[in-house]
Amino acid sequence: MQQLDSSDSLGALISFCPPKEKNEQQNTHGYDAEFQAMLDRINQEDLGYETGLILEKRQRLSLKQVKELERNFEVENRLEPERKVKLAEELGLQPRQVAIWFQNRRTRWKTKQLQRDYGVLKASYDALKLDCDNLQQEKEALSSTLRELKEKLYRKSAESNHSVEEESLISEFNNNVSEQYKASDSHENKKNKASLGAHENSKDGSSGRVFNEVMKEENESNTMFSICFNGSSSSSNSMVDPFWFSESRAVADKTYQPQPVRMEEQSLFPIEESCNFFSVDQAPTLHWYFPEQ
DNA sequence: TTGTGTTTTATTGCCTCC
DNA sequence: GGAGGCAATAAAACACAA
Repeated sequence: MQQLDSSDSLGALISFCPPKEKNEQQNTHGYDAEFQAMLDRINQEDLGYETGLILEKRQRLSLKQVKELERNFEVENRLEPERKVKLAEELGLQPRQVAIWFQNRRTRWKTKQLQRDYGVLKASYDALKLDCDNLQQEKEALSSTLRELKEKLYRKSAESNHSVEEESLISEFNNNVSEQYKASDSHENKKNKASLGAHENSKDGSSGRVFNEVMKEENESNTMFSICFNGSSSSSNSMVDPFWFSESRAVADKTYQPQPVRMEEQSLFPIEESCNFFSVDQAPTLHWYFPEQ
C-alpha cells in the first residue's frame, strides 16, 4: 500500500471524493447509494463553507505543468525523491501528485510501446506470410510443369513401343510370304530369316533398351526435383507423385520395377509442412515481452 | 442538451528491495 | 517494516455525435 508522507497529507485532504469504503461507512441511514452520494456532496459543500476551506475538485494540470513534467519524463522516466520534491516545488504541486503523474505516464508509455511492438511484429509476420505464399505458388507451378513433362515423356515412350510392334507384324507377314516361296529361292529365304532375327532382336532388346533409357531419364528428373525441394540427392524416387505411380509404373511393369519410398520416411518433414512452418494464423503470444514479470 | 466513449488524475492492494 | 513500483480500478474531466 502506498504510504502517505506528511507532505502529501494536504493532497489527500483536497481530494474531493472520499474513497468508496468511506462512503459506504458513512451510509448509516439506510438510504440507497445514489441518494446517499447526493447527501454526501451536500454535506461536504456545507463543510467547505462552514470551515472556510474551499475544497477543490479534481483538477487537471495546466499545460505548462504538463509540459514541464513531460520534459522531465523524457530525461528520466523514474523519479528519485530529491527530484520529486524539487519538481513539485517548481510546479506548485504536491510531491505525491508528481509521483502519481510519473507513474501514470509510465503506464501510458508502456501501453504505447506495446502497441508499437505489436505493429512491428505484425508487419514482419505479414511480410513473412506473403513470402511463404509466393513460394507455395511457385512450388505448385513447378510441380505442374514437371507433371506435364512426365506426361510427354510417357507418350513418347508409348509411341516408340507402338512402332516396334508394327515392325514386328510386318516382319511376321514377310516371313509367311517368304515361306510360300522358300523352295524357289533359297537366297531370298536366308535374307528373310536374317530379317526376322533382326526384328526379334529389336523386339526383345532394342525397344526394351529405349524404354529403359526413357525411364532412367524420368528417374533422374525425379531425383532433380527431389534435390530442389529436399536439398538432398539421397532421396531419389522420394516424391510421391500420383501420375508417376499410376501411369509410368503401369507401363514399366514388366521391364522396370521402381521401389518408391515415401518421402516422410526420408526427410525430416514434408514440403507442405516446411512451408507452413510460419503460417500460424493466431496472433503471436507475447509471453516473452516482459520476462522479468 | 444529453448520452457515450476516452483521457487524466488518484486510490488501493500487492510485491520486491533494502 | 517502510519505501516505492506496478496493475487494476474508480471517478472526474473532456470530446463529440445525435
